[in-house]
Amino acid sequence: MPETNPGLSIGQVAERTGLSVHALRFYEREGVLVAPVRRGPGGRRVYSDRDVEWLHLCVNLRASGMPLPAIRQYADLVRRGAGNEEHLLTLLRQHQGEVTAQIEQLTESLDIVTHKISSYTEQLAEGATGPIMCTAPQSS
Amino acid sequence: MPETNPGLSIGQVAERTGLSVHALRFYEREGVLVAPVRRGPGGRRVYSDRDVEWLHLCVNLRASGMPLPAIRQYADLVRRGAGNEEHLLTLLRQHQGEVTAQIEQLTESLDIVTHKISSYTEQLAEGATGPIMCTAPQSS
DNA sequence: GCTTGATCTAGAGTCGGCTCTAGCTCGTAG
DNA sequence: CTACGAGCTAGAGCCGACTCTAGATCAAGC
Repeated sequence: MPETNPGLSIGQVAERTGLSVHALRFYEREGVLVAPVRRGPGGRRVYSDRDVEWLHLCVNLRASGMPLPAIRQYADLVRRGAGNEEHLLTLLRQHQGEVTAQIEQLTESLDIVTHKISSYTEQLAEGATGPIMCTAPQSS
Repeated sequence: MPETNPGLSIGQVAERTGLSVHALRFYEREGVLVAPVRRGPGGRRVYSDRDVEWLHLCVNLRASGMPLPAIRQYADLVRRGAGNEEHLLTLLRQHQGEVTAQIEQLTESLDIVTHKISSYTEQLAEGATGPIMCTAPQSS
């Protein structure tokens, strides 16, 4: 493959990652990036494809609830290079577990909501007789 | 069924809902409860079973990402009584959609993490030859 | 030459959701 | 009678993750 990109500006990266330019600078300050972004003339950031790829990963991790400090930790390990694979795997497996748990929790909540919806729907169908409730119309 | 409970103190409710007493008072101030909690002698809160049931629902909604203002809105509708079933259903269906979307997003993220885990694991198994990466060892 | 728009830095502000503090009142146990 | 623990209110504080502001720089187009 040829050189895919000569480097992207912060604005372009914002577009393709969905992060704001503010967030991009913020992430860099926070050490979420594996390395500080290369600078072009005038001190402007020039993102490599690799940076963008990493940012996409970060977006995914954030979307699945990984806090920034954990992502920074991950980045630290990658930055330090070989010899940390075990640790990296540990982090990833932990997150995997957390995401799985989240999905379970959400599935459970979804169930409850779905039940509530069908009981309301039934009530409406049966003609609007009887009080609305289903849960707690008023305290005592 | 007989009167199951003569009313619970805030501490007891905290125990059974998993919310802190602070959070319970906070929720009440925020109008998340359908009605302000009954007060016993000395102005202390006395929670009915219904209150507790409602709080359990709130905990579930929060756990599935519903913001407090939305829960308050829901509570408002319940409080206002009959004639708002449609609106209530709209709220619930919307949340249902959001939770479903969340689950999809998480499932996707889980996939990515799982892939990353297997590729790291493979690398480790193949003997520690080659660089760690997988994504972005360093910028440019 | 001048304006426009994107970028830069440092640092302040915002928002949601609690959490904690201070200072007071109860009810019960010793 | 006093000490404790639980509760009360009003309001301040905190944390995470951004978001925004001010004031400066720079490249490109008119």
